[in-house]
This record gives sequence, structure tokens and C-alpha cells, in this order.
Amino acid sequence: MSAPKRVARATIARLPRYLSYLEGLDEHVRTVSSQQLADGAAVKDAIVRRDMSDLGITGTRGVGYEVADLTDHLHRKLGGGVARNVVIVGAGHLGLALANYAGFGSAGFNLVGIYDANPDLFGNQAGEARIADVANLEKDLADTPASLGIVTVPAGAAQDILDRLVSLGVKSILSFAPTTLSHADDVDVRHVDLATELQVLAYFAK
Amino acid sequence: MSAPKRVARATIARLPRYLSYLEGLDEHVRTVSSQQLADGAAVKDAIVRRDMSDLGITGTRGVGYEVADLTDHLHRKLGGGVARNVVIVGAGHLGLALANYAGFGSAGFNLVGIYDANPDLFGNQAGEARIADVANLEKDLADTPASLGIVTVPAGAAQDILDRLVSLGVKSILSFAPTTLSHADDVDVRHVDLATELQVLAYFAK
DNA sequence: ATATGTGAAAGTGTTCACAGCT
DNA sequence: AGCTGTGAACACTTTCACATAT
Repeated sequence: MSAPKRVARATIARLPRYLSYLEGLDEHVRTVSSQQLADGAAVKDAIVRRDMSDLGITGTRGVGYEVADLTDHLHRKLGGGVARNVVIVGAGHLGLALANYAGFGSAGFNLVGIYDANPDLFGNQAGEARIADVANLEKDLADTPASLGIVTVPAGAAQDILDRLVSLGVKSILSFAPTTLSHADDVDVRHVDLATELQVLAYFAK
Repeated sequence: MSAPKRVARATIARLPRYLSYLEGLDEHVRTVSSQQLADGAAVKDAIVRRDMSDLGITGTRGVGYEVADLTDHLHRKLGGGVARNVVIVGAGHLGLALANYAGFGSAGFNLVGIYDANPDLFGNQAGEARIADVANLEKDLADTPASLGIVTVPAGAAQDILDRLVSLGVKSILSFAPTTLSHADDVDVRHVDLATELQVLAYFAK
């Protein structure tokens, strides 16, 4: 019917917030207006309508969107990706925070492994996995491929780990290493730098 | 001389990467071209020139930018904010990861306190601070005000902590809580949701 | 009456391409 | 000759405002 339009990154990034609001609603609430949804997700109502329109989700004029229908739709959009198996490399505080993060499993992700270079950590439980030797990365991932990788190793080790993940077929990587990484164009590397976030915040506090 | 032009958020977010590249250069390197800087920071050369231009930093045509001068300039831009005292609320893995993060101090931030509600943690060293009872937040911050706050508590506690920080005068807050927070317009809340990052990544892995 | 759906405008950020300086 | 500095084009996102459907 409608063209196979590509959904904007910014729109996708808001879906978890919409879902979170919807899941917190009372069961007897059947419909929500763009205004209510906007308040619940801390965005403008026009954004909500634009997002829904872009996603091909329609409501009823004069009424709003059906909660059940909408929730379903959004879940399918978000969970419809191929990639759900996740591997974490680096079992420091940050790696552990991610492995133990509750929202992880409920968002539909499956932690298939967490690796570190420190033998003292091997065997420790971290979320649904046990910490293993990073030397086994290639061997393990041959059996259980992952499509998403999270890198929480120190800056000096990050490029090596990234390269190894990429050659294992992991094409989507979230890096927390405070360093610039190079990678082929067909690899999607997202970078979250905690110090940078803080510096940007501090700059605009002026 | 030039108008007091406002620098774009996106530009500020790139400065740490430029600095990181510059600081890794050999001492004898006197100048860098926009092309070199672009390669080092994984951005396009035109972006570098635009950023420098927006920041009021000028190079020499035919030569490039002076490394010493540039480094100085960027440091001043980033560190020139008023806000450098940081308080962390929530001493879970994520809070500890942040407190122990080395780049923290070298980026010019000063951790004045880390708080939690769990008595088992009180007194434990975390970076430059010791974990203290969150009940003492108001008392402690009266003596040593902070201008930046980091919230790494569970979703249910986040709004309360945010409100308390705001009433203590903390107007710039970085939240890792996986929930939508409401706040006055004069408070700058930046949100980093690890599950959302992963979901966006997974979506575009399709 | 009420709330959607969307063209059009505005805002923000990136890229091009080249004139101008060294 | 080489590299900066920037106007202009482009792309992406948000916001406005209102015709349209129930």
C-alpha cells in the first residue's frame, strides 16, 4: 500500500520510550491520544503523530490510538530485527553493568557470552552468562554466532577487539572505549563516550 | 571582533575526539591539516574546517593548524565551563564504572561524592570518593556544591533523586535510568539509555 | 467537539566546491 | 601548489497549523 519508506533513526530511538509509557498504563485504558503519549514520553505531540505516520501506524481521528494495537506494532518494529544475540567483551564495571541490566532480556536480547582477559574473573556469573577467556572468542562464536557486539575494554585493546568481532561476522557494535576506532563502511559502530557526554553537559552549563 | 556566536552541540561533542588525536601526536609535529585531523577523529575534513571556523580558530592557508595553539584552544573551550564538580548518585556497577573512569579526572572533572542507599557499600572507595549514604546528600552538598549530577539509580528512584539534585542547585544532569524523567525547563537533563542504544543498533542491523 | 495526518516552514547539522590566502 | 575558510546546497529532524475524518 504505502511505499516501503525508511524510518528515521530519531524515530526508532523514541520507540522504547513510547513502549515504556504504554506498558505502564492501566489495563482498562483502551486508547491514548498523541498528547497523552507525548506527555508520557517527554516529547511534543506533533512528534508522536509524525512518528506514527512514518511508521504506518494509524489512529482514529477524534479518539486516538488503540493501546493494544499500538503496543504490538511498536514491539514488532523494534524486535523485528534479525540481530538479537549479543556478546560483551570486557567484564569491568561497565561490562558487568550491561550484563546484569534487567532491561536487557526484556528488550528481547540474548546474552550469549561475556569475555575478559583477566583470569581472576573467569567463571564468574554475569547476567545470564559466565565470564570467559577472551582467547576463546573465536572458538565460542563459531558455535553461537552473535550479531551485536558490545566493547567495554580499555582504549588500547579496543581496536583489536573490534577487528576480531568484525571478522567473526559481528557487523553492529556498540563501543564504550574512549578512543576513535576505524572500521569498514559496512560495519555499524556506535560510540558512547561517558566523558564526552559529561563534557558536553558541562559546556552547556556555562 | 567576531560575533558571540553560539557553538553547535554537535561541534562540542567532537572536541574530545580532536583533543585525543592531538595528544597522541609526536612532539615534533608542529602543524596538522584538516585532512589529518579528520582521519584521526574519524570525521570528514570539511567538518573539521567548519568546526574550527565556528569556534573562531584559524589555521594558516597552505599549511594547516598549529598543534600547540589548537590544543590549547580546544582545552579552553571544553574546560571553560563553570561546572566541574560532579556528584554521582547510585553506586551500582554503572556508578562505579563512572567513578573509577580514568578519563574523568584528566578531563578536568572533580568527583565530590558518590551516594547509595545500600548501607553495605558505605565507606567503600570509588574513584576519588567514598560511597556515602544518600540520606546525607543535602547536608554534604551544602558544604561542597556540585554543578553536574549523574544518576545511576534504578528507574523507580530516579525521579526522586533528580528532584533532590535540582533543589540542591544541580542544573545539569546525566541520567542512565531507563525511565522518562520530568524536570523544569531550566534544568538540562541528558539521557543515556543503554538498552535503547542497543535497540537502535539492532534495528539498523536488519 | 475532538484528535489525527500531513503539507509547509523552520531549525539543525553535514557536505560540496571553490575563491582566496600563504 | 596547497590548504583554509565559507557561501550555498543538501539532508535530516522538529514544529506549526489546519484540513479532514469520526
